[in-house]
Amino acid sequence: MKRFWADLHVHSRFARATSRNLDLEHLALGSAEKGIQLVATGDCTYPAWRQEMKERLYAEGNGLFRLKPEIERPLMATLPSGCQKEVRFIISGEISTIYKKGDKTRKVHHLVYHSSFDAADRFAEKLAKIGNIVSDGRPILGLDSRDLLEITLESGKDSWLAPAHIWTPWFSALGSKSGFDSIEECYGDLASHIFAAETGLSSDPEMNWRVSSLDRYRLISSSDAHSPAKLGREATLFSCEMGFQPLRHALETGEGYVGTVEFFPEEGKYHADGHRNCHIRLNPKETLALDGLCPVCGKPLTIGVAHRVEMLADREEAIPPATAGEVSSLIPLPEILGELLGVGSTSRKVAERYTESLRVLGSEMAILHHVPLEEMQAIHPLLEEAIRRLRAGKVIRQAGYDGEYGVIRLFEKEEMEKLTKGGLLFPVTEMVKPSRRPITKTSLPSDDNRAFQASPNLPNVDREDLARDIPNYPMLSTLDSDQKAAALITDKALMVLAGPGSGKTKMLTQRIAHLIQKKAIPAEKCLLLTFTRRATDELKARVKQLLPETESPPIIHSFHSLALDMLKKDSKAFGLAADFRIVDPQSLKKAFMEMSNLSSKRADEALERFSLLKKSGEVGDLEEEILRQSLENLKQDNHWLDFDDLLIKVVNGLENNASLREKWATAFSFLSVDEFQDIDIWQYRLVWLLTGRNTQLTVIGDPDQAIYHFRGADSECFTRLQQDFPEIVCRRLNRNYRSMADIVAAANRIMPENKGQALRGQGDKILLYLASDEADEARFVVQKIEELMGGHDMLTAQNGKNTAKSQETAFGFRDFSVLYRHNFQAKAFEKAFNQAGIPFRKTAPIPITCHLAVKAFIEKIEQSPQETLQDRLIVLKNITTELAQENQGEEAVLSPADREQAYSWLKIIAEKSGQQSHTFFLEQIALANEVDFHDQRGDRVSLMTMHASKGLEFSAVFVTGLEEENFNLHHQPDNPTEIAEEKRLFYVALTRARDYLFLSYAKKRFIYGEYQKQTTAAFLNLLKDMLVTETPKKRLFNDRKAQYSLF
DNA sequence: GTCTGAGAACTTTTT
DNA sequence: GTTCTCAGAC
Repeated sequence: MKRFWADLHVHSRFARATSRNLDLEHLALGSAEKGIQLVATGDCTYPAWRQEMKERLYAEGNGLFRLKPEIERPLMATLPSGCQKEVRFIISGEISTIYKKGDKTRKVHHLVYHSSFDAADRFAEKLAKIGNIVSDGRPILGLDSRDLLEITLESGKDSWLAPAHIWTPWFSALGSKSGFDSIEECYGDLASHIFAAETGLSSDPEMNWRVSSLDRYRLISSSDAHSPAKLGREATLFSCEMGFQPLRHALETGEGYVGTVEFFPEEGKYHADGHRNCHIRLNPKETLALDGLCPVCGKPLTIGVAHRVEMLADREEAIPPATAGEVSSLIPLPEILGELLGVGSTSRKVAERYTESLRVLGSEMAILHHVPLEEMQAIHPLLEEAIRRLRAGKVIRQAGYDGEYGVIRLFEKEEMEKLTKGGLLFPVTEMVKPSRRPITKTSLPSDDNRAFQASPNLPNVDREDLARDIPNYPMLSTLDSDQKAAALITDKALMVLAGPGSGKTKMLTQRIAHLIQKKAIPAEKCLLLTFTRRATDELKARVKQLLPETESPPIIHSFHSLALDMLKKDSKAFGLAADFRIVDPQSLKKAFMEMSNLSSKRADEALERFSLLKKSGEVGDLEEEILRQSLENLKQDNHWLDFDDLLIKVVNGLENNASLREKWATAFSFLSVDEFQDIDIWQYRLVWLLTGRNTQLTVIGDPDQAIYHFRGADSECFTRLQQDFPEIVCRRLNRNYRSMADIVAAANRIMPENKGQALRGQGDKILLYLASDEADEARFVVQKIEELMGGHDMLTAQNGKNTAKSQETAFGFRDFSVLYRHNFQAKAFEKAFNQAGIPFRKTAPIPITCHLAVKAFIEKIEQSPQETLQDRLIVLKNITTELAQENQGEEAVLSPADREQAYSWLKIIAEKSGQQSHTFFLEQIALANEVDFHDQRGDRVSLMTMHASKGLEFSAVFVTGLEEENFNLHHQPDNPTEIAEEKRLFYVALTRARDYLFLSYAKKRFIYGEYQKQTTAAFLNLLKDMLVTETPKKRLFNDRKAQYSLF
């Protein structure tokens, strides 16, 4: 079988910091020049690159691809005859995963391979749900390595994955900085699907052979080329048939695998340990003897790759395992020529001689490996000797360290001088290899001194409480005294005023679990009411954790879903048509606009106004009322209900029908309402109606966090409740388990009435950033996130004790949240995050019905109602085909991507709807938001409005846009209700933070097409003395360049 | 009625 | 910068 070289790791021009001419043609050309016959496509998740591949490549039928003949033929003709060998492509890509696992932030790069465009498409489609795959050819995803492997395996039957450059400290499976101690640990239960690992430029197989856990992996070497010139600088040699399967088989079994060509690892920038500035270069043993400290400056040394090998090594000598292949080391021909000519390897002289070499001698691999030595004379008198020494491994190595490139030479300086003067060659002095002697293994620095933990410890005082408290309630065992006292009140109406981070959800869930378990209250008699679907989901999840599997869970609803459920169950009694359904706001608006001839904006205004009128019971002017009535008629004719109707119909129905009311007032014996401060009058009435003689009512909330007054929330609800339930017991939870003391202190400044009690450590000072504009503000956020995730701080030594304080906590993307007052402020952050490759999730609820394609589907679904899942799926498939036919050629309204997107959403909804009715299915579509479909495995930074952040918490929170203009919307400086609500909103925002709180405002902001001067929000003055302020730094690089170094 | 251009107003927060 | 409105011209 003929041997061939493969370069299995390259990039396209769509990856960051790559050459602009990295297209398929240049990849083929470059490979041919180097003598590479199989080259990776790279970047296979990038849509435009995949498109290019589909246009220019054809499948050979063996899982590999080749340039179409009409492209390849003229291309190859431009090459010297010795290089004219066909080049195959293998579909591949590199994925960077960044996530938190254990107590470390992990950053691992992976290589994936697919044998068809289908598999690559599926793979990309799945990753698109996890994060952003269009901002970079090598996407950064907040995804566990194991999950990435799973997605790879699901994408195609023979798709495979290998960890990339496994020893690089910052981004690899075994990296000292952010990796694991073994490949198995990295990929968890799926690790058995890994059969190959890439060694990377700064390690060679010999280093790997010291680590027995790597014995089972076949090693591959590749160039990781960012430009055509770098292709094939490392490569893997095969002797199998040319094909995807044979290649995979070779790596799995060794059959057809020959070995690798490597750089001399010493050439890498971080091979040895040391300090560049102090001119100290050490081998790992020397470093250990010095306790990792620099003998010159006393600071921790920068640890190199060789050191990490020592740490994980469990063999004293490098013993080739059974999987080992042949290994040869090389120096790129341009470097050799540079040395011989006494010029730089990128000089024109070298380039000329290089071209000449290819013409006369053949491809670079051939020259370096097997072109007969005597032919070298034609190029340079010393090339023969140079290549002889290279092939014999007799080279001079100076290891790189602390960012300084290593130097590999073939001739000593003096020797070179003599030789060029025509002197005789003399034997090369034996090069001293870097120490391979055994070194005492040291353990990794422990992370035990972390300043805090994710789950708060109870203060001592409460531990005592627990000891003497009624011991018999295991369900309540982790509650503090106040929480427990509240939880145990079950015979009277209860009102709990709970400050931020006081553990109210914990109290609530444990209480319910306790009731169900200990008091034997039937779960279906317990009702928990929330405002949002998200809160509902969270409560469900947390209750589920508390209750044993066998126990049925309590009923958990949002107000609206409860109302819908009630209307469904008793539609007749509520006076509704049996086939009523919720109309999604888009459809309603559309119908309303058609009916009324109003503009989009006016229609929005009218609908909003009607909603307020309806909720408050007020009456508008005559004209309004006429329009409103026709809207009501429109809904009636279509059997539509909007969100407001749900509650109003239920309340009116119960109030007007005694037996119906009796039924529902006895339906639940325990009724708990969360976030009570945001309740509106209809919700209040519903609660009242559901509370019968034997219903125990519990409400939980925080008046300081009331932020929905504008929407009709009734700020007097707590007072009113006390009037309606004179018996009610009121409890306060003021301990703040969530936030560091400085954050609690800031919150107390804003709301001095109800001071929270800080229980955690002091924490960092709150930082206030004075951004010059919104782009600068976004840049600040990006930079802070990177800093906290330990992105690129090359000077932080792995075992140093002086690591940045950010190293105390490991961060995943989900630990960060960026909050703003208005949705439009998200734009600057989205842009900056995309540029930096930080995955984010914007939780602005965009209904999927906003999409034309979804609307097109809905129209057709309505025409063909189905009642079973199977039929529904068939209909969806048919519609897809129909829409594809309707959208051909120039006239197409919907792109294939739009259609596929809509189809995949609707399919998921159909599957979730199961055998439910047609109207239920349509309702689910109407209510679905884009965010509902994000793959939960994806770890992302959250972007959301301050309102949306209610009830959430994050390790690090950025409260942005703190300008008066953002908070004083009607420019009425003396509207006390509004000012108070905005202040509460700010309070909600800053109390979301657990560990780090960053505030920022912009001096000017681009609004309405021009920069507008902004003024600092008034309430920031309250915090003045407790903030550390930071101002924009002068930036040395332009944006784009600066971005390249990150992650 | 329909077209055009100038000028005004504008982007809250959501089940 | 965009969208909408209104007045005035056709």
